[in-house]
Amino acid sequence: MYAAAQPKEQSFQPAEDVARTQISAPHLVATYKAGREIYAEGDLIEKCYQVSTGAVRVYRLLSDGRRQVVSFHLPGEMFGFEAGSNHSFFAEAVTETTLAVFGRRHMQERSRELLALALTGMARAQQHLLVIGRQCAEERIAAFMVDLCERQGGGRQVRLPMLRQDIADYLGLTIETVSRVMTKLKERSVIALRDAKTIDIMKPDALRSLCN
Amino acid sequence: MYAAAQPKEQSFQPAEDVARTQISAPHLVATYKAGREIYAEGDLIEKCYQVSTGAVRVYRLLSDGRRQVVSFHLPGEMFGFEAGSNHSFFAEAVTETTLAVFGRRHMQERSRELLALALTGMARAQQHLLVIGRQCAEERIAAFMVDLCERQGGGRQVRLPMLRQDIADYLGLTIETVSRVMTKLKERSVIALRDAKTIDIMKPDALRSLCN
DNA sequence: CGAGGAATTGATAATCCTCAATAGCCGTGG
DNA sequence: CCACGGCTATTGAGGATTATCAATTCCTCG
Repeated sequence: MYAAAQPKEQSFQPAEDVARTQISAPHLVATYKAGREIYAEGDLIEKCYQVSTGAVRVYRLLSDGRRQVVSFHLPGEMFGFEAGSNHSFFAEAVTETTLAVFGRRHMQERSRELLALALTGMARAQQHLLVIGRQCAEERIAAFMVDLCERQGGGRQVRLPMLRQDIADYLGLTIETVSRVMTKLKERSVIALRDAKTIDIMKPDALRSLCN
Repeated sequence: MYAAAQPKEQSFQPAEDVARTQISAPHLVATYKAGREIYAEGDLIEKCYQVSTGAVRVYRLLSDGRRQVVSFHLPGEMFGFEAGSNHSFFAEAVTETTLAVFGRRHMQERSRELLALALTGMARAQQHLLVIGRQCAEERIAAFMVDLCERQGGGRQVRLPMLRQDIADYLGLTIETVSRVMTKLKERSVIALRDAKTIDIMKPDALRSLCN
């Protein structure tokens, strides 16, 4: 079900909120190269995961290839639990990624903690619905950057581990629109691009006010 | 917190899936007139609810008044549980609605069942993300009708208890677009409108294939 | 240094929104 | 019972945002 599993030492991020809480000892730690599948739509749900290093995208496909990225998961965050017995989504490593893997039994024993995680996941998805359903391209991208910034500790510098196509598929846009909006934000000096995957937030208040 | 609460007899729909499971004896039954608030953003989370008759919309607002309806709840379905201690959403009765109300203590005692409900809620929200993020107006409305149809038992006739504005805010569209798409589906005889709130699905397969 | 993928930029097109007017429905009250 | 008022829904015209297609440019990595 996963490639290159290598039991080894792990180090978790400090717990900051419920979504980052370690729920029980992991069975093992697995490493995935960029782009590798962690699970696929239809796979039996047997495990849940906590990102140790790297980043993960969870997404769904339409028959004609259109893709909706439902969530990204950064170090310390958990994913992999879903309703039913089979996955409805795909999960892939965005970059080289290390995961702590928890077995199904642990999940059943910890339904209480999982409830909080599931509720947090629902809240995230619903917040995301508002962004995609009712905000324009600029607002979506501002919201995305603010969200990533907060999940990375709130500093000025934000790392975008994912490709533009991932961002576009997460926000319901095209890569061209993502690129154009970022250029406009750069021209207004709201942000600066150190390189394509590293942005500096020059005007945090301006960025936040763009989110509405 | 709610208006016009009147303890009285209740009758639940037959349980069809986990989202329709009765989780414990209700504390009371409350009735709301169309448009009445059930809870507001910021309210303490103290209860959860099961629709007995009528329909409920759960939504969120942007500061400028834009609204995203996150979910509708039909008879038999539960809602009201969220992450954290305060509501992030508003809930209102769409039409005259009767609810079974469960107290916080029941929820804590039944975290197992609530986990399933939370996971189902997350799955619904994520499916909804795909619809809004990556499907065109016609696909969104087809998906909406198919979803409603299935939740109403799968017959040919579908009841739309909500206003066009509710549908638009649920699908990330405007009322005009909703109206135009429905007219087009009517012209193609995929559906027929008995009246504005009652549709007959004339070509179920065609409708389903429009969802992709 | 070269090759290939990723990102940006440009020109044009399509979808959906906005604004505006008309039509339909429902309940109230004469 | 019918007429009126108000809200809801539909339809139309024009415009804006975002998508599509195409061409560079930039980066990364071998």
